[in-house]
Amino acid sequence: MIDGFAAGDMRLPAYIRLRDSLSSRIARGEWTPETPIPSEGRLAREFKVSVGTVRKAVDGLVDEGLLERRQGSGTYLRGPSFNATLFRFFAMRESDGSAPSIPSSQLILRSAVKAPQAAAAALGTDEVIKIVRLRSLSDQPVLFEEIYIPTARFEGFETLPEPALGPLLYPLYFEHFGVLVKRATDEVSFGTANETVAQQLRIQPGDPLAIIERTAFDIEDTPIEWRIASGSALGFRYRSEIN
Amino acid sequence: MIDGFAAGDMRLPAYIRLRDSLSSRIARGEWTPETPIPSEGRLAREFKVSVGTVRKAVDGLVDEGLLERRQGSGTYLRGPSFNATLFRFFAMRESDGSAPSIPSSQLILRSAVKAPQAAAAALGTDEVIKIVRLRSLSDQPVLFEEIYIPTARFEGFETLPEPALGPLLYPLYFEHFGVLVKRATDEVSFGTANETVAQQLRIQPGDPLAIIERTAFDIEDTPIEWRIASGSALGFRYRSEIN
DNA sequence: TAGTGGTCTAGACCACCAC
DNA sequence: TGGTGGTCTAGACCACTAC
Repeated sequence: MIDGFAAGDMRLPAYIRLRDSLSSRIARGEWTPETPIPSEGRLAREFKVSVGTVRKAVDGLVDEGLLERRQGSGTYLRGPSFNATLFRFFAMRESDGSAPSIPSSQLILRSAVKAPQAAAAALGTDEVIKIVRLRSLSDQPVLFEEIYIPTARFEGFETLPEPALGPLLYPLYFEHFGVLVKRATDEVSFGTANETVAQQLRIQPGDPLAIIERTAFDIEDTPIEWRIASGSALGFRYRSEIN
Repeated sequence: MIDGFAAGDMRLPAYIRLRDSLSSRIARGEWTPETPIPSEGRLAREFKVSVGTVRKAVDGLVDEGLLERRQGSGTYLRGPSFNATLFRFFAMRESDGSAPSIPSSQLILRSAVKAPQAAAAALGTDEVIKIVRLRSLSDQPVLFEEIYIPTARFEGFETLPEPALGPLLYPLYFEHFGVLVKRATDEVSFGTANETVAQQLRIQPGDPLAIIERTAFDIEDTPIEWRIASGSALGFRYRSEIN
């Protein structure tokens, strides 16, 4: 009855069905990070399972980073959380500790286009919106980014007022389009600057470049963004944890 | 009584104390990956807690990747598990699909030395054993590695018979020294080849290099290895998951 | 068939938070 | 003070493995 719980494959354990059921309610945007989801006791009664089973279901979503427990208060949706800014991979040229290094973002282009091959392959469609921007640190250009998002999921993105496009896109995706980035994969490689990139980054064509290609996925593991970012290979440093 | 369980901070929940207690028994090398740890029922009786509490403690260690449950059989220690070879980030030159590309490892040096600054900083000591090796794919040198491990934790490493040093070091650390690598951090950067590296990799001095610096940690989060690996930046591709 | 982990229940009491 | 999540219990039955 309740939202796919009884509709799911009944051979699956109850806590799995409940977890998936909650997960799709989240994906559908039923809750916001401000209001708690129903309490464990309420869910237990609603789904006719014990509280322990609800806990196990919720535990799974907490582990995935989708939900957040607050003792005494409730369980809440976690907004776009992971620190995804590509910025931190490029050392600030001015590491003398003097300048506060204010990061900024300059929008160069935003329009509906046919996706290039790599973006189309990652996103599974070639109807995309392309965003090009230049990111700087205290007026020094550091990172040149091309971003592709599927038009179908971001209807009306091109006509968003420009000031709304801050440097952080993931919160914007969430608030305006209900798209929650849950995970991403990065691929770091090496290349050389072409005319365009060199001009933007104020380096010479042929200079060494660090390239990061990222595919971002939403809650349901659908790819929702592909981007390619380039910066000078000098001073580049990419950190990664392996478990 | 039992191994720090009752000795731990009694304000902590039982399942935390039990988890830490099991964790230190693992660190002490009490169990091997072949024999199961005591069953949940046995642990419950031994520690005078309910089975549910034991499950929660064990769950924590399973999540950390230390233990592995096998239904119907028991719960076992997981050996060094993560796919740690830096190899996979460098494209095989012969990607024509013909040659099976047999990886090999050539030991160049192994001796006790004073650690260079970066290694000493990561390991917290400068008494280390240095291992230098060249890794190849079908006789093409691909990766030049310098590895530093603290002498204190690897007593007698220098005198290990050379055939024992296979291409995979982490299983060796575990079997000969009881050191289990649980996690690691990688830092990717780009540079240019010096004379030595260029000669080993059969490239030109000044050619672009991809550099990976890795610090590996054991169960108790003590750094136990620092390594720096270099390969040609051409064809280099570092993949990483972000959650 | 005996023993193991996997699921699930129906409670209890506690710590914490908001009102 | 009432409701929330956090811990813990003492069982039950099931699925699976090893012998």
